Amino acid sequence: MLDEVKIPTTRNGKATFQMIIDTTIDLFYKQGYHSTTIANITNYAGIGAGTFYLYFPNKLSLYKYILNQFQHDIRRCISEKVALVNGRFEKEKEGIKTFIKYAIENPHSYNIIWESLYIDKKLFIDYYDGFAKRYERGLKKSIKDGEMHDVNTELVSYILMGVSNFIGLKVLLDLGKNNKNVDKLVDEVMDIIKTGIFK
Amino acid sequence: MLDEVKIPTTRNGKATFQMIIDTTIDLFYKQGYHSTTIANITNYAGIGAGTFYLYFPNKLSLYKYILNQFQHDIRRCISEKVALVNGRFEKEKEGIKTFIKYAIENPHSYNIIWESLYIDKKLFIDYYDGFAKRYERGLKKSIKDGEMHDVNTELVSYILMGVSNFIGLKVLLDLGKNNKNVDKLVDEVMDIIKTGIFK
DNA sequence: TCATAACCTGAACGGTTATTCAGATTATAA
DNA sequence: TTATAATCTGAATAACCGTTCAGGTTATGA
Repeated sequence: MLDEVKIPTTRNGKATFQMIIDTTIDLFYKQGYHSTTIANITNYAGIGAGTFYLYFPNKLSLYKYILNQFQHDIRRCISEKVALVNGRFEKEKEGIKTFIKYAIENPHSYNIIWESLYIDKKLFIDYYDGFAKRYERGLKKSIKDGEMHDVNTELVSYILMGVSNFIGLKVLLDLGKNNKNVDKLVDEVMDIIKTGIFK
Repeated sequence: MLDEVKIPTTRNGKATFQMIIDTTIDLFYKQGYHSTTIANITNYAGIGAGTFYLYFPNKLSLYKYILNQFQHDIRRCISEKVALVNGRFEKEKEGIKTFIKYAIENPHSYNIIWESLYIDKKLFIDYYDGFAKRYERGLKKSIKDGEMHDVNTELVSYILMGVSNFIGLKVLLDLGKNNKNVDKLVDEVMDIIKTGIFK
């Protein structure tokens, strides 16, 4: 599917291509995938209707292209940040913090990734299954290093994904309080995860 | 919006009304909200196209009606189960277990609730904001009873919602392993939450 | 300079969809 | 029985949407 995307070669073509993507990210965020029409995109981008089909065979291939970009970007962003701190706990904290901060700085990404469940379930499954497996690798290291109890790494990875996704959701949609200071918020969340909730 | 729904009075009318709802839940689950057409619904339900508009002014009002039903049902189900066990920790565990089991037994509900984010963001916010506030009430009791550390109840409620939603997602989409025995799975998850992850 | 490839246009087409409506059927209560 | 309200029908309508295509413009490199 992705290979069906025609990458432009000239300066003008590249500008048009990028204009389509930027416009579409904005429209998908505001209206969602299904309510966004090709006419919306081309009008908003100031190009002819036919120009769209020079680069993308249809709306779905454009969605997949954008989703793929966000996936790579978010993973690269997290691994870069995590590499900068020492200790498994600190790395885990930094990972969650980076994920949430990324969501705040790119609110579009969050929406587009979740929406995959309602566009093509396979895309959604691939994303979270892949994310979980990536997580597990790090967690297994933590156990080896003696920084973490010998827990079921698969469950823990889903727990941590659930936590970061819902804290991210809370901040993004500004639900409740404490959404201004993300660093303090994540510190608090990690304390709760570290020591447990119940006595 | 909900008041625009016309509740039938006779036996026949009620049967048709219920048939529309059951058919729609099935179709929304299989095809999603946006891809489900009124023609799909009426054909599948074996009724005339016009009959639909006897009870619902449009597709959105039907969606809202179904969403509302699931919300009440899931909350009632949880509070009933939670009332049967003693101790805050056991209540919390029973709450998460019931939530996940509800998701397995009613996979349609899970889909329909999450999809609200892409139908009308306000519906999604109301749902999770309401759920979080309900959670907080229970958590505050736990702290009063001395069964729980004096934590930020708002954060903990989002953490617990994140955990139960993602463990539910894992089971529903059958991601990874350990998805057969839900009781054991939730016990393990609660152990992790209770004692914390890091040393 | 000029041939050529890349890029762009927007009206037009065919298919789909939500919604309406005039008229038919059915149940009920008096 | 019969008047009346409730229920049901499905063809018709009007709007919309993805996609095509014949023809025009622009940039480039030889």
